[in-house]
Amino acid sequence: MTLTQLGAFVLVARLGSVKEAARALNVSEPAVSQALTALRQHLGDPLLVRGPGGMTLTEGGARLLPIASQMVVLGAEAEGAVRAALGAPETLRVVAVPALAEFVATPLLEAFAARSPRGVEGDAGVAAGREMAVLLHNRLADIALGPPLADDQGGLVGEPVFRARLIAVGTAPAPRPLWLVDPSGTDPSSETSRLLRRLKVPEDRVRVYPTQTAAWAAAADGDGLAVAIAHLVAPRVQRGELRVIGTPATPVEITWHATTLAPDRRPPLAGAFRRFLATAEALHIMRSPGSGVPPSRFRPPVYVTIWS
Amino acid sequence: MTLTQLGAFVLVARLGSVKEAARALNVSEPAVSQALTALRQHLGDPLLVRGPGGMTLTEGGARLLPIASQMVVLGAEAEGAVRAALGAPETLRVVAVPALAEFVATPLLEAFAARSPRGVEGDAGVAAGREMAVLLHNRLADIALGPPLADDQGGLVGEPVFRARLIAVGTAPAPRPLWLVDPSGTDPSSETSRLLRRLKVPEDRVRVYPTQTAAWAAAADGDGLAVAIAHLVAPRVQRGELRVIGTPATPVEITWHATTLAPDRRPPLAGAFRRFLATAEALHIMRSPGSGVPPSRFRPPVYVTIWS
DNA sequence: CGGCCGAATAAGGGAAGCCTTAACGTGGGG
DNA sequence: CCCCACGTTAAGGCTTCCCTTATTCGGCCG
Repeated sequence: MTLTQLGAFVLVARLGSVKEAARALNVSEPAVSQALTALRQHLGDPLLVRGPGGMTLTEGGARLLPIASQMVVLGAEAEGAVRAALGAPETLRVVAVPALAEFVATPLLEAFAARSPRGVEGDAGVAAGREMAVLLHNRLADIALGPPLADDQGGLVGEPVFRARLIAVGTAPAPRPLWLVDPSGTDPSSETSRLLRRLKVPEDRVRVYPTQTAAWAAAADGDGLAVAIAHLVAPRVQRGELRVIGTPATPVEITWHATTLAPDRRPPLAGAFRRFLATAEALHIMRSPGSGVPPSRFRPPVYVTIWS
Repeated sequence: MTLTQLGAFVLVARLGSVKEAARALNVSEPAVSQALTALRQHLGDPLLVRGPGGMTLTEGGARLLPIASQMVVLGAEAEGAVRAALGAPETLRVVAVPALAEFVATPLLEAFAARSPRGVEGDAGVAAGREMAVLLHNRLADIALGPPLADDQGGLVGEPVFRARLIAVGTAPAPRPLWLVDPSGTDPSSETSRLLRRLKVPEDRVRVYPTQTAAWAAAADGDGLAVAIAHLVAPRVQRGELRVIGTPATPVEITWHATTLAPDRRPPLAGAFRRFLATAEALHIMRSPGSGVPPSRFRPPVYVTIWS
């Protein structure tokens, strides 16, 4: 019984799927499945069985979950506690929806680290809206940037940090255009996805690009309409590369929120970052973060191995 | 960072010594030292340094201890919780002073298992008085049989379960005899050791045997005086193999206690065993447990690997 | 009934855990 | 001053983790 195995178990139980847990941990599916197998064998209980709507807990699994969950959290705390005593640079793990990760997460982290007296290291990861709450609860991330999070279990607090407008850009209006979106197009809880639903765009008229920048480039080539954050795409519109195309559902106002654990369970650094988000400097970065970071610099979804 | 490493750390911190922790875990000294080294390296803090009176915690170690301790306990609970849901036989880990381990622990466990409706497996281990409290707190044992335990941290409850008389036996009185004792002669908190101190027996007049039975045999050969539990050695006295030798400090009344965690944190099985100790059957076993178990059947000090 | 999706298994390899015995500091006490 | 007790390091061996890719199983939907 190792902490890694317990961590995998907790994540599968909370996300209801081996596949999603594997994605969240950034490992292959069999890696998670195997961790589960080892735990099952060790404890002599299936723990999780396939059920309608995902993996469901057995009696034994249900008893294990709260205990395992606590152990995982304590494991993260143990490292933090000792490092804090040591004055080592702390790490802040930020998880964000694709658009924020692409444009503002890294500049924000760099600015935050620069103004912080003690050393701070930052990691930015990408996650779907649904996973964010679980990642926070599991201490796999310290703060989540994106849509307001549904707070199933309680213990999360969120506040709006920035408002933006979602628009459609392309070269010309079209009766039945191809829609070019970033990965949040595959996340049902994202604003982009909601927009597509409101426009009744069928699946086969949607093409997903790894970044919003890539979708814009395709749109500029006349491949279709790209969904874009208005103030971020503005320079390209001014340069004439793209035109704003009106649709029945755009522009739409969206609000990004920052969500953390409740103050009493939240790492101090997460609180500091949250306060930083309210500063003029942070607002400026969100308004004009400079050019997008090239895709190759991105970490795979959720770069984190808390225990090792 | 593994649970094994954390367990070793906690035990060293609580016992103040690598050597004692190794004994309690029934592994070699370097095994513990190595676990510590790995943890130190992983966390980048010495955690424990040599100090006057044993290993003492660093700042970081002090922060880690409560967290690690909780993780270890949760690890034990995790296994218990799942097994309980499964109806698997529960295990009861008894730790006892040498005399009790030698004569009564195994018969008691067997009788308890026999009368228990659900399957019960028992393990008996030997420990010095000082270690017992730590073993209970660390969930390395469920119940301790021996002298009343000093309860540093609180959370332990003990009650007297049996009274016995400590006497000296041999073939003839001698002015300055060699004293033949079981391993509790090396445990300063034991009744045997206290008796030797009261008689002002110098170290070089004490010989330690692996069991009380072995000490009696040597005494019967005229090698010296053996310390014995009166009612257990009675048959040999009746057979004329040994004589009771009076001394200024014997006979001395001693009382064995059963100690567990407080009821709210105590495994149900430990409570059941404690109640069992009050039954007529248990009293009968303690009074005349039959012949001593041959030494070879003994487990090494504390047979337990909670995690594996 | 065929195709698909998600979970599980197989096979393999590199890293780490964890134990041992033997040898090596090092500080305190006779 | 030497020795002893105790912690640590060294070296070796075995097991387990833990990840990968490729393949198989099993339920579900059209």
